[in-house]
Amino acid sequence: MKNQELAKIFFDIADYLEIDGVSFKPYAYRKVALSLESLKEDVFEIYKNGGIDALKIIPGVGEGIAKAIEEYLKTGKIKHFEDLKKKLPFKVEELLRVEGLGPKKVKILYQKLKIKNLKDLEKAVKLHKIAPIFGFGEKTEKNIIQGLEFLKRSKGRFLLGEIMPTVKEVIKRLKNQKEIKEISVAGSVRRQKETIGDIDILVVSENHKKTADFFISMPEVEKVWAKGDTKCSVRFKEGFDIDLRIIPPKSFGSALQYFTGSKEHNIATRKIAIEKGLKLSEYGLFKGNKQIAGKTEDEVYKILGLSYIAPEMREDSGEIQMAINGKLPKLVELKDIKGDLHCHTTASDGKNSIEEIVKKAIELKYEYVGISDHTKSLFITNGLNEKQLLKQNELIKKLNLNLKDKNLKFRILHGCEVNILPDGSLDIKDKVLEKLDYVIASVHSNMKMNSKEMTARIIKAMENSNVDIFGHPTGRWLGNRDEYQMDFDKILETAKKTGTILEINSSPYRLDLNGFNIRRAKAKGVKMIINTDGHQKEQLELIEYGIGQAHKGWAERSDIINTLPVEDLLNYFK
DNA sequence: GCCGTTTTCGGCCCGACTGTTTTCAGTCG
Repeated sequence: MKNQELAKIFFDIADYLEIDGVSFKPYAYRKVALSLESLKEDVFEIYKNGGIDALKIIPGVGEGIAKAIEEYLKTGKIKHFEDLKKKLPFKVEELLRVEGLGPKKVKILYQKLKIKNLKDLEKAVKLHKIAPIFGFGEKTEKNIIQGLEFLKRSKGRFLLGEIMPTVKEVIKRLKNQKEIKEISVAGSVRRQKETIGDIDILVVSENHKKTADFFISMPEVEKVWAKGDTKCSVRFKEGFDIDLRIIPPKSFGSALQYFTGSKEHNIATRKIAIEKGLKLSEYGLFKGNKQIAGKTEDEVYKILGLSYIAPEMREDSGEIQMAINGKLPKLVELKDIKGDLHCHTTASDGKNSIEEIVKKAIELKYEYVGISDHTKSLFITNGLNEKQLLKQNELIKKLNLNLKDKNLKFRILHGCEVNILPDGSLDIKDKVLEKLDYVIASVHSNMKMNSKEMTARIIKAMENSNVDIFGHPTGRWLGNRDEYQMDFDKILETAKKTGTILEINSSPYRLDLNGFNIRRAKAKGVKMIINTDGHQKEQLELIEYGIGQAHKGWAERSDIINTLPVEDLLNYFK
């Protein structure tokens, strides 16, 4: 799809224009870039079917941008963009990633020192050339050095799953401070974005100074960026920044709404406020000088005429209109999940026995758990062959009888995670797969096939009547491997036709399907299942990340089949 | 450059903190 390419170009144009001192146009270009990023239809198809006029239906696209899109689709280039690059021949996006550098400073650095990219910038700071520039100074230079180090170390963003344990720990510590009366995480963490730039924590405190001192004195703090009465910002040794905001109680809801974002969602909600003759800021919702809401998020949304919008949905991608109409989906919740069907044991590459997994699942108040070890062609994981699978089947039958004897209403289901071979066949014989309660089929090899071959491979596997679930469907590994080349729309059509369930894999490195693809699947009426792919019993708790993606994808209970009681679930399988 | 229940022009979210140009521009969220 050309959508992402165009979005990137429009983001770049916005940056260039900003540096060039053009006002308001950057706003328009960013808006259209965001709109393209989340557009489900292929912009090329839209143009092919309806020309310029059809393009203008895309939010944020007017006459000028429609023509630019046409130009790009026809020639692969946009002259306006090429001209800007010639006029300002430096890597804007790269330089703007350095904390403390904005469009104005980047431009000055180019004009004074011919700095075009991060390498030039690094050279300049080593030679101490930044500080003497008019408007810069020692501290600015030092901040640039640290900004560069940060980029190198972290590439700027962290996985949600990597930082979540720290977030929970910091919140726990703050909660133990008796002057702190309310606390919540905000920002992209609260929205369950798959990667996180920094962490925002909001508190209500009866003693601002004490809270700020406690926060900046935590042992993990490596650098204090800012310390004020209402805001502190620190860098943790692990490499990410945490911001603390101290909020008056009457503004906690509006501040939480504001700092949760997304930026686009906030702009939209503030505009609604303006239309109603009100003003929305982090301090509250105001009519003239009088605050009329702000203590809770609920009341802010209510007075704006919106039903409460779950943080994960706040991306200005349709949720606001639905909230106005009272048509928001009733999202699936953690408590709806009745079991996890993707668990590995010591039989293949897991760390725990079936019994240990079962104990953990019972602790999580599940009604069932599914054992799904790897199969034979994945040697590295000690995958099971037909004979071993049948033996495991006997064992699980016995364990289920034991549970019954103990009067426990818990059921162990037996499945496997069978490999989809390059030709679309499976590495376990059908007559063995038939004996299992369910089968997950996944791609674990030859991941670089071209789109046509990969699509055919996966479709063939889904058409196998023993395959119930397609595991980690896009195959991505965050920060490491992109999605497979494939025609996902065709995959969805086949899933719908064959009744194959798509997995929402909760592993923080996968989050696959992600929110965006979950919305696509839901739109096509494809059912999904939230699993953990746990390789040790503690990992069954990772289900919360799958729930987060399900929320981002607007999934309801009826979209997710492991909310069903065990008999209904088994009926669902092919 | 886009957009419209103040619609074809005029507005486009709003405030805190920092560093430096010492009164405010730049950056960030």
